[in-house]
Amino acid sequence: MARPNDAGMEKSSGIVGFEAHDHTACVQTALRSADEHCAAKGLRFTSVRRKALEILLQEHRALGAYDVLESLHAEGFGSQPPVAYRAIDFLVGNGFAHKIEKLNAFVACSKPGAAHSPAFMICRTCDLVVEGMSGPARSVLGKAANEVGFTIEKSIIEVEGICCSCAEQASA
Amino acid sequence: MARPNDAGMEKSSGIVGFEAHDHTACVQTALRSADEHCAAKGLRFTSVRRKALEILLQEHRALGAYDVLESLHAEGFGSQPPVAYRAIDFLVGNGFAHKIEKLNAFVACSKPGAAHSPAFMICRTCDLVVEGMSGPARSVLGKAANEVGFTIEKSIIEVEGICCSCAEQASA
DNA sequence: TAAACTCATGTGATTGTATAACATTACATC
DNA sequence: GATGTAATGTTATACAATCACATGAGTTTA
Repeated sequence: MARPNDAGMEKSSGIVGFEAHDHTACVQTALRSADEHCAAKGLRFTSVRRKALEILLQEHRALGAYDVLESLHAEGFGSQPPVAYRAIDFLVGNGFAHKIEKLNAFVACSKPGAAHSPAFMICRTCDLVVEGMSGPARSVLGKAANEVGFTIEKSIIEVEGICCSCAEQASA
Repeated sequence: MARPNDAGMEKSSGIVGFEAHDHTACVQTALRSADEHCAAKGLRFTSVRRKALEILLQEHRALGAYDVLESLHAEGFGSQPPVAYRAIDFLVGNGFAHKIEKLNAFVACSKPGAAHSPAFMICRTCDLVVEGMSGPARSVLGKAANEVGFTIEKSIIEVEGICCSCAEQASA
């Protein structure tokens, strides 16, 4: 379960992901922000749902639903698939997590609140998933779609490749 | 099995998909082009593989591997999943078909030969999948990725929404 | 031509991903 | 405390993908 950027580091930057950062704080902040958001919107942020988010937040990688299920079960929740899928559906539906279609797996959102339509970079070596920028790409796509009369409702933009730290290691 | 644009129509345009076209010719052309390509590259375009492509070409929609398997079996081929997956792998590997990650399903390529890295528009009403332009979007993504030191190897660009003819029907 | 090799096809079994269907429980409201 | 709704739990099953191994078709080489 090697997390590239383990807890206890200091640096932070605009993009969360391919760089060291204080992961414990990262998790706590995200959880608190979800608490607030749910309170404000009258959503029931129940214990399974919160725990599921916490599990996803532990990693800046995508976890399969069954991984989440296993962890939830270990924490005393039910053991059957719907337990995980329902919690995940809630998180995805409310923008706290995203599905990575390429991996059939899920990541915690790293920009909760931000108007959502993310793009993802997936490192095929270390499995890190970084959420970014989809705005520019979307506008390009939107224009092209317009020309054939297609109305975009949801965009899936995922790129796979090698992150900077894996590239460094490889060349070293 | 309602195909929006059934055989016997005439119109044709740059983009295959949300418009009527001569589907029989469309299929035949694609198959012949695959024949040639395989001959040129020394690939073994065996009967299962050819049949699988033909099956995918029947529809401008994405078919699940098990749909393909069922059709293949009906044509006298084996009945087990690997039969379909192997044929599909060959087609995808050689650019004759693409996987639509959002649907865990496969479509025949509508621009065989063209340097590949497609983008897809998926109509959530009629299930039609149209292959298009990814160049511009990719270059935008590439620039953004560059800034964080990420090297893109493969891009997945799929947008979901409503195609023009479904939109018309809805408003009618 | 036969042996050896390679790749393709076929099968059964298994793993992983996701949902349907239905019973039960917790919570809010009146 | 009765009622309605949302959340949780379970079993069972559908759909997606791969493993492992046997057989067969086609070459290539001796």
